Amino acid sequence: MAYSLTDKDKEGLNSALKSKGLRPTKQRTSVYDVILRKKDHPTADEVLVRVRRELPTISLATVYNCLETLVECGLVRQVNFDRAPTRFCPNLTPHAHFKCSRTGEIFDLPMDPNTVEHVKTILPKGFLAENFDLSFVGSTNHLH
Amino acid sequence: MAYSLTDKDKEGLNSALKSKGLRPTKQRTSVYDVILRKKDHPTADEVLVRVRRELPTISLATVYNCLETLVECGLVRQVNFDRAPTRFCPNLTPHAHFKCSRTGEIFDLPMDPNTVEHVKTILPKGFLAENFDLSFVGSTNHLH
DNA sequence: TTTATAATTAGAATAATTCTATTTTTAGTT
DNA sequence: AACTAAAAATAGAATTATTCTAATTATAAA
Repeated sequence: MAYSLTDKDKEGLNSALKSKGLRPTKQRTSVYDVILRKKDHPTADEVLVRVRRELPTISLATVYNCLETLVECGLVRQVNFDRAPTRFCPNLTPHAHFKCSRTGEIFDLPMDPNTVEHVKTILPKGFLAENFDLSFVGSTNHLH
Repeated sequence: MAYSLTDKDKEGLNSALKSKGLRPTKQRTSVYDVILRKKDHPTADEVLVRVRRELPTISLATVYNCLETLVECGLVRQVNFDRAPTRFCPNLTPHAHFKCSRTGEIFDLPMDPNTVEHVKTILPKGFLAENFDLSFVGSTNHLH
């Protein structure tokens, strides 16, 4: 199997799985591989198509299972927009999302630590955030 | 029909519809009514149940149509959380959402104008946001 | 009133996701 | 290396969420 996962990424996956008592299967490795290889925001269906190039018999249910596992391990994030299927994002650095309403394209917008802290100041006492999601919808002037 | 819509709200709805060339029907009025009456975050199914107390024959398709119209008119917002059905929110003041991962309850968290401006500073040149959505997931210490 | 158009309706269709029951794989033991 | 218990993958059915279609009804303007 011709994975493009670096040793470092593979090690990261294996240790994240192990720390949760989960096993590193070829399906999980391959799903993680395609998510890292192309840094866009695929749906589960798109992940299925890409993974099948390596594992032609993998099922959609397994893709969902693997993605869910990767999310639980903190290696992948879910991205939600109005009335649209869930998308998956391998970018773990603090960032927001921007969806162009003309083209549907989704962009990552980096967030500096200062902004992250500022955003969290709106949490009242007694609210403990595990994570947050900041998503813009709008239009882009030029090509990116 | 026993609407609790204030004259002001009803007027707001009618003028918003008129400005888009849309008609004020009893279905649209009733959907807007239930959305305003109970300030929570119902799904389309929950809206259907509530509206049927006034209009027993309204269909789910019409509820979706009405909600979509209200969103287009800027009178209602959509709220998205991971792998969950769309919820609808009548709070038009700047605010974020917080979902308690234990109870599933959703809270509005007010955002001051300063924070709103700060958040928008992460938009690169050429990105024009029509709206944005800030959603937290976490846990709450005490009851609210 | 009439009329053109918009909106509602029921139900079918589609899309997204989850579930179920079975088979296969894994990792740890003999 | 074979054995075994538990975990994971699988196919396909089931469920849920949302949209579409074609027919009917309501609206607003002439």
